[in-house]
Amino acid sequence: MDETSQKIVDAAMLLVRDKGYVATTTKEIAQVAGVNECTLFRKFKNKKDIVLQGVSQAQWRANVTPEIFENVTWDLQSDLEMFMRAYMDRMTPDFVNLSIGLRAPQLYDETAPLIMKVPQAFLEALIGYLNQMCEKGKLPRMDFDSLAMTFFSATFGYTFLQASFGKELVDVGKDVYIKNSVSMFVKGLK
Amino acid sequence: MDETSQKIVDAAMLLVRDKGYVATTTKEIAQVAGVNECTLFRKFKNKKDIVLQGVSQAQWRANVTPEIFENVTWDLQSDLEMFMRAYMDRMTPDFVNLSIGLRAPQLYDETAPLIMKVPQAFLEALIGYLNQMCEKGKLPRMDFDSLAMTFFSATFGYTFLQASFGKELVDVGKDVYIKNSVSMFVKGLK
DNA sequence: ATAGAATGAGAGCACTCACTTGCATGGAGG
DNA sequence: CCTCCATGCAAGTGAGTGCTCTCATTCTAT
Repeated sequence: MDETSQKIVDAAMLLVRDKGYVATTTKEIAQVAGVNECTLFRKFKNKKDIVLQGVSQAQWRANVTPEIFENVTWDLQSDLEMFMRAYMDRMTPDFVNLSIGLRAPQLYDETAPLIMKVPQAFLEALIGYLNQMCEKGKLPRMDFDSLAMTFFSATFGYTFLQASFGKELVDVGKDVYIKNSVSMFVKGLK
Repeated sequence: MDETSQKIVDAAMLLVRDKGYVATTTKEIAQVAGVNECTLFRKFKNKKDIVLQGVSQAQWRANVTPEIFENVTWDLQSDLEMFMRAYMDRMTPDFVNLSIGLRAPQLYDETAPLIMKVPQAFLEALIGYLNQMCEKGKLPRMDFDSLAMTFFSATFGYTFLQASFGKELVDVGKDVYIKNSVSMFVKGLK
C-alpha cells in the first residue's frame, strides 16, 4: 500500500473512531489525509472499501495478535496478569471507540470477522495455556473453555466500561484491578 | 406522554437499535410509527429530542433497576447467580445493540448518564450486598469495590460478547457460564 | 528532455437529510 | 351545530451526501 493510500486509510480510521462510520464523510477523510477528495476514489472503490482496508491492518486492531501472549513463565498468577495487561495496554479507549464506530450495519457483516480476531487471539492463547498447565499437573482438570471466557469477559468488560464511563462508574485503577481480580481467579482455579 | 408520542419514541428506539442514531432517518421513524413525518416535529423539538425521551424511559433501559437485585437469600453462590441472571435475562442482545446505537457523539454526552444507570444499579447493589455479607461474618474483609467490578465486568463482558459474536467466539451457554464463573468467584472470595 | 503516472482543482451529478409550511380533514366536547 | 385540536397530506426548503468528470499541474524515471 503506497503512502497516499495509507494516509487516507489512517484518516478514515481516526474519523470513524471519533464520529462513527455513517457520520464520517469522504470530504472530511480527504481533508484530514491532506489529499483531494477525488483521490480517494482513484485509490479505493468507495468509502466502505477504505474502512475495510483499515480494519484488515493489524495496527488498526490494536496489535492484539497471538504472539503477544507467548511469554509465559508457567506461574499462574504472573501469567494471568501478563495476559490481562497485554490486552489492556494495547486496547486503549481509542481502540474501543474505533471498534464501536465500525459497528454500522452497512459494514458489520464484513468487519465482524476481523474485529473478532482480537478476542479470539486472547481466548485461544488462554485456553491453550490452561490446558498445558493442566498437563503439567499445576491445575486440576476443569471446563477451561468456560473459565477462559470468564477471565476474558472480566478483562474485556473492564476495558470497555472504563472507555465508556471512566472513573464515574467505579474508581478502580488498572493495576489494582489486575492484581485483585487475578488473585481471585487463581484462588478460584485451584 | 400521549399515545402518538410513545409510538414515535418506540419506533425511533427500534431503528436506533438496528441502524444506529445517525443512520436512522425521521422519514423512517414516521413510517414505523405509522404517523406522518411532520407529526414528529409537532410532538418533539427535533430528532435528537425523540431519542432522548426514549433513553429516559426505564423500559428502554431493559428495566435494569436497583429493585431487581433485592431478593437475596444470604447464600453467596445462589445470590451471585441471581445477580448475574437478573442482568442477563433483561439485557438481551437487542438492548446491547441499542446501547451501542446510542453512542453517537451527537448525543453520547446526554445519553451516557442514563445508560450508566444500568451498570450503576448492578454495582451498587452488589457492593452493598458484599459489605453486608462481610458484616454477617460470612466473608472476610476485602476490596469489595474492585471485586464487584470484576464480577460485573464478567457479567457485562459475556453479555456483550455474546450479543456481538454469538457462538462463533466461544460456544459457552448462559447457564453453564453462570454456574462455572460464579462457583469460581465463590471459591476466590473465601 | 520527454513520456507517463499521480495528483489537484473545481464543477457538477442525483440523491437524501432534517425540518417547515399551508391547508384539508376528522373526531370529540360543548 | 359549532369549535377546536390533533393529525394527514403534499410540496418544498437549503444543506449536505457519495461519487464522477474534465482538465491542468507536478513529479519521476528513463
